[in-house]
This record gives sequence, C-alpha cells and structure tokens, in this order.
Amino acid sequence: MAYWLMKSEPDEMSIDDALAAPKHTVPWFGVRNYQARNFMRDGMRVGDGVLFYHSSCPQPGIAGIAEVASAAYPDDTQFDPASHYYDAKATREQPRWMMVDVKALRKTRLLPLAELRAVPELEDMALLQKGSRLSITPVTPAQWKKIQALLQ
DNA sequence: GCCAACGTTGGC
DNA sequence: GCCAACGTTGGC
Repeated sequence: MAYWLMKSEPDEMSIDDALAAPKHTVPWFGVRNYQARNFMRDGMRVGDGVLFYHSSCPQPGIAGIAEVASAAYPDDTQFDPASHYYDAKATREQPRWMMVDVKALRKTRLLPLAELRAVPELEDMALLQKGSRLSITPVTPAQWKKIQALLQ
C-alpha cells in the first residue's frame, strides 16, 4: 500500500465538501500536469492512503484523511468545451487526462504547512521541496506514520 | 498583489 | 533538440 498527498483548493472542494458527497467519494477531476496524472494512472491502487491538503487558502495544510477509491479513468472535463479544464487535443479515443475517485475518511485538525516544515523527519517530503508545485505527491510510509502521530 | 519556481509551447 | 517566452501554481 502506498501513500499520497493530494492538494485541493477548499473554495473548489474542501474536506467537508468531500465528506458531504455521496459515499464520501469525489472524482478528482481537473489535474492537468503529466507527473500528477502519472501518479494517479500508474502509481495509485484502491485503498492507498491520502492526505487531503488544502491549498491556495488562508491556512494551507493537511485537513483530512482519505483513500483512493478507484483505478484511474478518463477525466470527462477534458472533452467539454464549456469546462475550465477542456483540452482541445484530447479525444475520447485518446484521452490525455485521467483521474481517480477519492473517498474522504475523516476530517482532522488543520495541520499547517508551517508546522510540517518545522518537523525534521518530514524535511524530505515532496510537498516541502523548494519550488514544488505538484498537486499530487507521494508520501513515504515513515512520513505517513509521523503525520498520523502529529494528528493525534 | 507579488513573485519565485516550474511546466509547456512553439519557432528555429 | 534548444531555449525564450509565456502561463500557472501557490505561499506569503
């Protein structure tokens, strides 16, 4: 089992929104970065652990725990000209962008980015690397364990 | 709103 | 294949 951190802007979809969704499950549409797509398509398995991260907001940080709830499948918004996420170069025969379903398990206390940065055991987290902008990053088992402890 | 850092595009 | 220009991300 692998672990991941997935960023969401709470204005778009917060941990509360995800918990309020049917089956607490939401499609993770809108990823338009190849590395992040590849993590979903090639790396994720159903049941993988997910740190639900709030970004681009007054208090960025980890806001909840979730899990991967499906294999990767095409993100329909790429085919919709009216969508913000439309991609003219994508076709149904040759989709370019994939997504997974994510099931929210619980809301946690907000574990702020600044607090994560202050933990020596977490300094190698992909999230914390200089210039890192990826919306989906891997988390090691040791990092996952440390963060669970911080959330106790 | 600023800006550092990064990814993508497209001309050559 | 290089790389300049541009667009985006996301913390502050």
